[in-house]
Amino acid sequence: MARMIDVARKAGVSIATVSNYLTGKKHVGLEKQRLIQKVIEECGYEVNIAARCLKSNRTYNIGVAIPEISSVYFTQIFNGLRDAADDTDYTFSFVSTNFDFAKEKQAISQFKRSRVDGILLNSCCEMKNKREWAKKLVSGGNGGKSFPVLSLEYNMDSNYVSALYLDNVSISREIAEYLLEKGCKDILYISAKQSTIVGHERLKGYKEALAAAHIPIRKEYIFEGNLSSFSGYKAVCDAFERGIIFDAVMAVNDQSAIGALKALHEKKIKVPDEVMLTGCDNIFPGTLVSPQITTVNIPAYTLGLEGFKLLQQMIEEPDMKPVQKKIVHSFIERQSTNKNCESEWNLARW
Amino acid sequence: MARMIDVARKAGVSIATVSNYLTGKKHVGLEKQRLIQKVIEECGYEVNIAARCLKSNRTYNIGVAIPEISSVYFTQIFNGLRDAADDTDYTFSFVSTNFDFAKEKQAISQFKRSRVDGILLNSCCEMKNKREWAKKLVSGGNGGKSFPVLSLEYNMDSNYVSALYLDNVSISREIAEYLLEKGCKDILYISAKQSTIVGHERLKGYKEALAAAHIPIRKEYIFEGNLSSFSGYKAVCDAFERGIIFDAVMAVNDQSAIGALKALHEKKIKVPDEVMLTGCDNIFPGTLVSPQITTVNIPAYTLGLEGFKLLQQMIEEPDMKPVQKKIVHSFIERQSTNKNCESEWNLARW
DNA sequence: GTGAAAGCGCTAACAC
DNA sequence: GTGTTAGCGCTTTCAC
Repeated sequence: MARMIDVARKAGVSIATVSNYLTGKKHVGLEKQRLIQKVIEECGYEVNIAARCLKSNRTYNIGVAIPEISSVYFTQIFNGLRDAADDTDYTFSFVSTNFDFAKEKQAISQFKRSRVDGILLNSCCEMKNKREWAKKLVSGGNGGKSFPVLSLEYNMDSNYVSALYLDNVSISREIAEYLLEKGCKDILYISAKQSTIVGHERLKGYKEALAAAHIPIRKEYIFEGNLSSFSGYKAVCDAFERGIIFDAVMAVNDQSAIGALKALHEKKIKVPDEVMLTGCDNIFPGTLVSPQITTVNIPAYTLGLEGFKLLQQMIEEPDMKPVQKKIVHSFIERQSTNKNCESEWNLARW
Repeated sequence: MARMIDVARKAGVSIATVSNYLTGKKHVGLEKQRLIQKVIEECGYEVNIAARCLKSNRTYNIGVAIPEISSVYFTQIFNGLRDAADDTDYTFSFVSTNFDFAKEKQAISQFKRSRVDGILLNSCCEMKNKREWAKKLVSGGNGGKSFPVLSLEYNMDSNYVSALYLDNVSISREIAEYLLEKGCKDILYISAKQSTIVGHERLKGYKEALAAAHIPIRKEYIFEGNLSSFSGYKAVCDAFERGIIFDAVMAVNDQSAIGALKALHEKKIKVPDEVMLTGCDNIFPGTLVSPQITTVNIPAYTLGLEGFKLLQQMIEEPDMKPVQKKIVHSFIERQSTNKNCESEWNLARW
């Protein structure tokens, strides 16, 4: 592949002039500009980013590590990122950690090896390692400063890592309170892994709501799943096998809720008449099933959009202190808890 | 960030020894191995990929350009890629072209600038530019050889670009034939943009089936959409407004079919009793709606899995001639064309 | 406005 | 097994 020096020679100028033309850091005479551009197109020259990075310490590449790239939820984050970065030179590298902390560590180290300018991370690290991991994450920035890392969805450690976070405890509490108000007494809770941040926080909200209503928290009503639809399915089947009586299923996310719905269908349980069902995240498939699933909207698009903007700022102002910004959620009532809700399909973004 | 020479000095060895240890290309004494590893961990050293690439001309990074990263279809390709690359050192850079050829060109040029080792591409270039684009795609490989590019889903130009392709014409023809056998006479066809490869090929199959059955091809029964669910919705609404009578809707993909179904629901049309409906791709949401949508399974996971393997081979054997390999599809009958089909949700991979 | 040249951090060829 | 060193393709002083 043609090098800059080849272009320079063909155009009869110096390599510095070609570089100045390409980066736009110094002005180059108009005639030479035209000449250089012509030669570049002729020989299909593309600047070598590796060489550029070696000298300038910038890649304009951002690393994004998310548990499940293939989730519908990520889709929205992705769209936010894309829209935010549309007019910039930034590109993204995506890695799916698959809820595996070892993979997450690998991904971060890969990002640092590739010298990405910053990292967006939805960490799957365990509660107890949060602080230590946060400290490591920001090590190795340019000039001994902290490496720009932005945590999406929850706070890791406000001393080290900036975050765009959700109030997960409130999200869960509000859903549980809603179900209690609806008259439910025995709420089966389908949790994420409780050692993870999101699993811990959301379960906490459920417990808080029950406690406030003076309802005992019964271990057998809490099923630890893994956020997949299949784990939601298993949770309900399992409850039936154990002979547990429940009048509501509260799933940590819509995906589990959809799985739970399948199991309820198979058992010929009427939703919401006999059992109410709630999810969380407001992903599109939650409106495809019937009844449509009551949920909480997580502004994932905003998470992507604001996430990029904030990270970009962090990259460009290396002395910035870590910031924490809350993202607001909103409750969406649908047919799985209220028969009278109208059917709604939002096809707009799909 | 620490450099290799810092590690070398701290460990009291030469920089070459550290490099040899890291790349594993030469054997290093056991004691020194341990010592080097210790120092590396102490100072959080990560090899600089940019510097390595500059010297070795390899990044172990593969560029993937797909029209919609956020599609459910891509999810499966992604999983195939990830599984295939799991034991290798390769990483991926994903770009969504959004069915915009200008963005595709940008993405390819970005990949080449970043010196990816190879490219996986689901091109959205127009039929008429196929050949010219194919030629450009493979330019600029190492040592004047052709750049490793593998086209996913269709053939571009067998002289230049390798491909893992679907027999799109047959896919469409088989669906149309099935509907005709079912007794449908007036099939509304929801097409992709006809100037694109997939739009062209799939429409061709529909036309072939009608021609073989001596049914005239009526322009007003062909709606040009853009593969989105909303365009499927509009197609059906539009047909109603124009007063077109139809007994089947054949959508180019499941997403459009889901949109079409929404419109049919709103018009109180019974599916399949009054109108039959088919999609294509076998994406998960097609089983979430009711009735579940008859479709053709596109082995997208295989596309990813085999795609990576083939591309890796192309990268490692630069003298390989372009290869074309067909990927087989299969018909899946569901409730949207046959009332007697049982409901099936496959939650396994979600 | 333009050019010459140092050097970013690594790999690989070569010497020992 | 280990060390020395040239040089990958660019950016960026510094002269002119």
